Amino acid sequence: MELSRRDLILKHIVEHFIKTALPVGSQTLIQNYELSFSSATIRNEMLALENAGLLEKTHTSSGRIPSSKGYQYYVSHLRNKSVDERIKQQLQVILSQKAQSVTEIIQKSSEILSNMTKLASVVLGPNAQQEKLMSIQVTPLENNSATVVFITDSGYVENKTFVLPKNIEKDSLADCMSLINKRLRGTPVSELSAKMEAIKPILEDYIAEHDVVYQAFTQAFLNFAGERLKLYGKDSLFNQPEFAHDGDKLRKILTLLESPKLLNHVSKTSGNVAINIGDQDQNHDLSIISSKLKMPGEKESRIALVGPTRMDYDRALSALEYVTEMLEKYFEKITNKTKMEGKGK
Amino acid sequence: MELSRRDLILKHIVEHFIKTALPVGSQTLIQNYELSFSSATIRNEMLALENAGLLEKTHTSSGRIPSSKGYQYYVSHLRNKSVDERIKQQLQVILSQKAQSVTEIIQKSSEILSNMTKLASVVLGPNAQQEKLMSIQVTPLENNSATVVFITDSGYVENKTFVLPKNIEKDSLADCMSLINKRLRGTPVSELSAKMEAIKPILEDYIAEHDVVYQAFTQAFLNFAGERLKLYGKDSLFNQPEFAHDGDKLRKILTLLESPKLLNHVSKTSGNVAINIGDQDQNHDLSIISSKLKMPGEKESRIALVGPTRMDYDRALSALEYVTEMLEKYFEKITNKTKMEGKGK
DNA sequence: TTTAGCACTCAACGAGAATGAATGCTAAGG
DNA sequence: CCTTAGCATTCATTCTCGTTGAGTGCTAAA
Repeated sequence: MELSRRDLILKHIVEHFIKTALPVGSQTLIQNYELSFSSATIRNEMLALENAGLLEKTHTSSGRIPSSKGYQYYVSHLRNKSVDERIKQQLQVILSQKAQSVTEIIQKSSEILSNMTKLASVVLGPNAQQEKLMSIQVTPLENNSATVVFITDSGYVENKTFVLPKNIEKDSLADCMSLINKRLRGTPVSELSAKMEAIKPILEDYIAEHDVVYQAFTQAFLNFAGERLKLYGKDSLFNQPEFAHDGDKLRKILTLLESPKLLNHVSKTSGNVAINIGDQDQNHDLSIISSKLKMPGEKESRIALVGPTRMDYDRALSALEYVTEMLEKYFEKITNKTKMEGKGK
Repeated sequence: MELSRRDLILKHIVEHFIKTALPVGSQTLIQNYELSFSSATIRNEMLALENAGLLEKTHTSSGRIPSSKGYQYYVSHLRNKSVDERIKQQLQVILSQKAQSVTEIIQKSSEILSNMTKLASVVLGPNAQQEKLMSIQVTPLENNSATVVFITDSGYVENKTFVLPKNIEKDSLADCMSLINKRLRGTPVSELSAKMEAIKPILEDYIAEHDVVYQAFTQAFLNFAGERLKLYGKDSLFNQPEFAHDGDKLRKILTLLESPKLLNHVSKTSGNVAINIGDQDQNHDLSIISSKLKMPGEKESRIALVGPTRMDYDRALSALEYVTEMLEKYFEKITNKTKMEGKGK
């Protein structure tokens, strides 16, 4: 479909601004792109675009920059949807490797995304609350300590090392753990803390100084409950020119990335690919694009890219869409394969 | 011991410069500190200090700033060695908690250090190479996958989830693993990769599609081999005024923190508390102070603080020294307790 | 040996002036 | 009616240049 002249101009402005981070004027446009009309015409169109709320001026006689609305419009109507070949290649490499878990694949993909887009990338793991405890194993170590390893049904592992209470026999510890294992296996992670009360008597029966073990368990369960948020390529943001000279802004953003607020924003976004430009409350120059990702076993996670409002949306969105699409296809292939085998038996 | 006038002046200059990040002049010194001599005298002394290579000028008519040599001198002869009470308190809280492993304690302490000094803190874990494999456990999960957990004698846990090869019986998997367990238990981590060859036949006997399992193991062992470097409070560096306006410098430093170079620098430093000021090659304004830490079981790790050359050495060094000292005492107490019990039995 | 005094240096600050990229508007041309 | 050339206008940016003031080194007196 041919773009209208107005759309064409908007497209050029957005893309030029994304490249240079400088307000774009009518002259600049004429010089950099082959346009069949004059700068005056552009000025007229720019005025119209400004009135429509798609462009803004930084001051009376400056060039135009896209407004949030302008970005939105660009993203939904104007962008090129071109996927970087390098991303395709790199993802291919990842997917062809054997012996890796689903979460590993997702995380590696997220790293690729971050590297290629020069944006910070966030993986919000599937909510652990729904997962069930699969196994508890205690391994005695040297130095009178022991490690307890908890595994959920989706292969998430928590471990905790603690100093063993004195006067404990290896056998009675094993017996005790086997009892607890029976009691807790299959329990959803969300209910583990509550069930601790129930196993307290077991501990008391077998172990004199039971509070150490009790605490080790409780703390491990607390870790389970935490959201699984992984951040990659935070440092990529440094390469963005808007932050190079404004250390203060950069600092704000980095602290935001660490804060639970980010989690809210990422998880709140709805739809398959959501764009959250120019956040209403504080960070006017921060933008999050996020995509849902269906994982095997009815689980869902979310990959997001975080960067300055002036980010290369085309590049970033195309990459994100491509990666999630490919991952979902890959996961489908795996699960189907498994089902087929099941039938075959 | 009374300080000589010259030393006193140097001390004031270093401390004032650490506070303000501005060159210090003779006037400033007179105004801010109660000194029994005039600015002219200070100027004379400053000239002498400059000739001795302890002070520098940024330009002909500026105040003085400490040179690397000046910092070194300050650190070894002039600093106050005052430990912040809050660090004492917070460390106390950490040490009084039960059910935590040695590495956990070290890492928590490192976080405290980073928070209190506003510097980045690095923990270089004990070299994994010396540790021995304690246990290998495979847990089958839903979705035809399985998790294998490796534990070393000091409680370090690696885990790897992989998709199970088709047509495999749970029992035969268990048998196979029990065999491998026997074969690998007690093997030093450094030799694991080499021993993989030896267990290959076992895998082949029990599992048709053995390469997936083989790769899962190999990759996990690769992770073991990696240095255990933990970084805390990287963001603290943002609060340093010298980086606030120079995003470029900040970026360089942060990438350095991620790079293996850091590891070299930290592990190379010798002595109990080593100070590495104004690195010869590139980063003239980066400084690393690092301290060895004896852990239970003849193991050693290293805690380091990384920051701008103009850091509060007194504060940082005192904190670092205090923390490592307290930790070593604590560890000694633990091991002694264990020995006593051993004798008592 | 210390210090007051003085000439000197030089980064930092600020007020204009010059620059130039951009605008909006008007009027002529297709 | 749409397009464009032309022009006055705006305003951030850059530059110049004089002023300021913190700082120095040196000298001579106490």
